[in-house]
Amino acid sequence: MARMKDETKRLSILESSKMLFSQKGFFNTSISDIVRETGFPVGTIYTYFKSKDEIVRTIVEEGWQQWYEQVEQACASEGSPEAKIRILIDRFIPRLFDDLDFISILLTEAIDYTRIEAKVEKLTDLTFSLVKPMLARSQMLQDLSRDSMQAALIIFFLGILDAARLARSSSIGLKESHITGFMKMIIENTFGVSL
Amino acid sequence: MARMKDETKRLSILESSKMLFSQKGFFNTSISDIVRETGFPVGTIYTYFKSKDEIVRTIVEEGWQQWYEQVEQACASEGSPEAKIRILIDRFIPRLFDDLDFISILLTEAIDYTRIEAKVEKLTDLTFSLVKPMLARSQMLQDLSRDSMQAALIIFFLGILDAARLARSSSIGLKESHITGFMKMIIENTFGVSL
Amino acid sequence: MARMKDETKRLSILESSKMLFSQKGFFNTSISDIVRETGFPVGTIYTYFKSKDEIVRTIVEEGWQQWYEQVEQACASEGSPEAKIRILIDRFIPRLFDDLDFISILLTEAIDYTRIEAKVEKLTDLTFSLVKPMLARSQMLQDLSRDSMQAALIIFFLGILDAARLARSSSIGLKESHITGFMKMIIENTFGVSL
Amino acid sequence: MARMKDETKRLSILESSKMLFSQKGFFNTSISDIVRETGFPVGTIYTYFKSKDEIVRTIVEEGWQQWYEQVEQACASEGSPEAKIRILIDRFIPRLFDDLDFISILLTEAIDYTRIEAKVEKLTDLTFSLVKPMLARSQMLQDLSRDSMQAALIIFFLGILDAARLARSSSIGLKESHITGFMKMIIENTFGVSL
DNA sequence: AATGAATGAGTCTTCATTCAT
DNA sequence: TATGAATGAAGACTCATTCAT
Repeated sequence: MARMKDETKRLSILESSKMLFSQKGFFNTSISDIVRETGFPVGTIYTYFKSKDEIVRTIVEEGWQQWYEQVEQACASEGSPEAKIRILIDRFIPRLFDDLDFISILLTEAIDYTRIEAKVEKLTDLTFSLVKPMLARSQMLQDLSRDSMQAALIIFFLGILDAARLARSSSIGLKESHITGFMKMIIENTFGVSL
Repeated sequence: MARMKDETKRLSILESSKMLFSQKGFFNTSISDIVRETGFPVGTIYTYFKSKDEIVRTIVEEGWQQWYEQVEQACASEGSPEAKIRILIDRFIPRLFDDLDFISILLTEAIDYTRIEAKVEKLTDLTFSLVKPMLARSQMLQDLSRDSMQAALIIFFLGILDAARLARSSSIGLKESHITGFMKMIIENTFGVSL
Repeated sequence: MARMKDETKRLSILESSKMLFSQKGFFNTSISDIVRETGFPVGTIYTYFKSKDEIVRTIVEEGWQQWYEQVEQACASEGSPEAKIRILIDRFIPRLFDDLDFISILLTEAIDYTRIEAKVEKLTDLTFSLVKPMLARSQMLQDLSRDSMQAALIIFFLGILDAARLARSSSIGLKESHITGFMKMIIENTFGVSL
Repeated sequence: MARMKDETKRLSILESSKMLFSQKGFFNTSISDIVRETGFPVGTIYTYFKSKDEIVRTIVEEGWQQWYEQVEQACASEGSPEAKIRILIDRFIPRLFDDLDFISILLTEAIDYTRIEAKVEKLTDLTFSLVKPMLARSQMLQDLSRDSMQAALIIFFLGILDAARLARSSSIGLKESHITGFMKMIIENTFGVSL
């Protein structure tokens, strides 16, 4: 047998690329930057990925999948809607902050490779099913449509991602706790619940 | 006379570039694309702008300035905070939708040239001054800090921009009215006002 | 006004490329070989030709056109069919030998870019119209079809080209005069004429 | 047993390569194309052939040898020169058409690996010895030199190969029968024989 | 001022061959 | 012996910017 493909190498390429794409941008990162960063020869990059595009696409898809699957599991578990929402806010929003590289790539240059619509649709469905039981209690929101719900979700979700990105890259004194705090407040206020 | 002609050309370059950057992305648009689109010779592009970067920067700065100045004026005018907020939502958010090209550029590839932090800071100050009188009425929000306010603003502002971008580019059935409607609801709910 | 495209440069690129393609083959000639040979920078090659392919295609088309137009003129002039055929053999076959680079390219690697069928069709028409009056005299050939004529022509024409190529490149003692002499003999013999 | 299997693989590589070289050209066929086509791993290709070049060379040499040996045998057998020539035309020219892949490779890209001169020399000797007795009868051809004979042979032989190649690849309505028919006619006419 | 040819560093990617397993 | 990952020089081509005219 010849050598087998080495998952460690594959991940190393992915990790270095993610960092570079996020810091310098997809288009300002050259394959030779990745070569320099990983220490692998060019050819090796291309035995693991067909193209530069495929690298971003993989970063986005695998990053998303990891996050989303966990969210899904958490929502499938026992517990009141309130409890689940609390988990979402306290556990999964912070987790996004841990992978800002991923977010940067998701939102900016690679947006063409990102199929973000599909992701948003799935997230809408998940969230809507979660929020539905809570709507009954709120007279005002009783007939919140899926469309409005989606508008809300997109604004919050993408807003949070962008905010997280800004918080990192800029001198703005924006902290993670401000963001989760604000989200909690909005939800408590809107649904009349206490998280 | 010569002055007029110059300004026309300058705007023409800006307009074509904005369209191209927004549709194909900054890095996928070459100067020769701009040449083709405008019909001007390369040299001419460079007599009006020092570099490709300067073109984006100009698009962003001028686009922002136009929008922001009007917002500022509206807020400086007479009227209750509620009235002003209503104007913001009903007049200036929709205006953002009219210039999605500008937004796309602002948010994605050109983000390096965008100095978005400065813009957000100014917007925070403006909004905070606007909202302050309303906070007094809300027991819950009484001690909302500027930082939290900024977190909120960033999330909403960038979230709306991203949502607008998505609404345009994708098959998601997201409409302008969903977005403004949602914003109104949130604010009414949060501040206990009726817009 | 800026500089104008320089026909001298264009021809220089064409000439160098023809020599290189012919000697080393199309695929074994790199753009940087052409750069080295011409002394022009890469960029310059590409301001005159869109691609490497376009260079071969141009060599073949322009080379063919030059030769064919002259053949056509000669055949359009006054004179008996025999005289015209003599001219063809004595003047235009030798001329092919003068541009063996062109022939090598035509026949070998670039054959995909060559549209040789179209060329052969035109040549068949021309030759057939020329030979027709002579057919009447030959009982045997009286009903030579255009198809057979074309078979003959292709065999001779391509055969001669290949022979010329071999004559140059190899140690075979094959001389131009052998080829034209043989052609004359065949024709005299076949049509019962004296050239 | 092991030997059998080996030879099968070797021939399989040769067959696939011939097809690919002929269809896409030598330079446009990569070793990994051959890998894909044969289903063998790269390493295996290289245990049977030292290099890509050696594959073409082998295709050409073995293809030639097969054809030539049979020609030689046929010519060595009893019978009048006319009978032998008839056999050549009716049996061996058609056989060339059966292996157009081989011809394509022989004539075009692989010409560097082809040592075609040596082949032509041998063929000239064979043909000359065959034709010699027929020359005596023809006053005109009596002093046909070997050189002229070779010119003729090259023109016809390569011309036929090229014609065969064209007949296959193009929309030209050129048929095998046109080619053999034409050859017969030329020979009958030139040598005053009836085939 | 207007023009557009000139430039060359830099881009992504390929691929024949080797050699560790 | 069989395998296929590893390699890196070399490939074609791009493009922002300059500057001669």
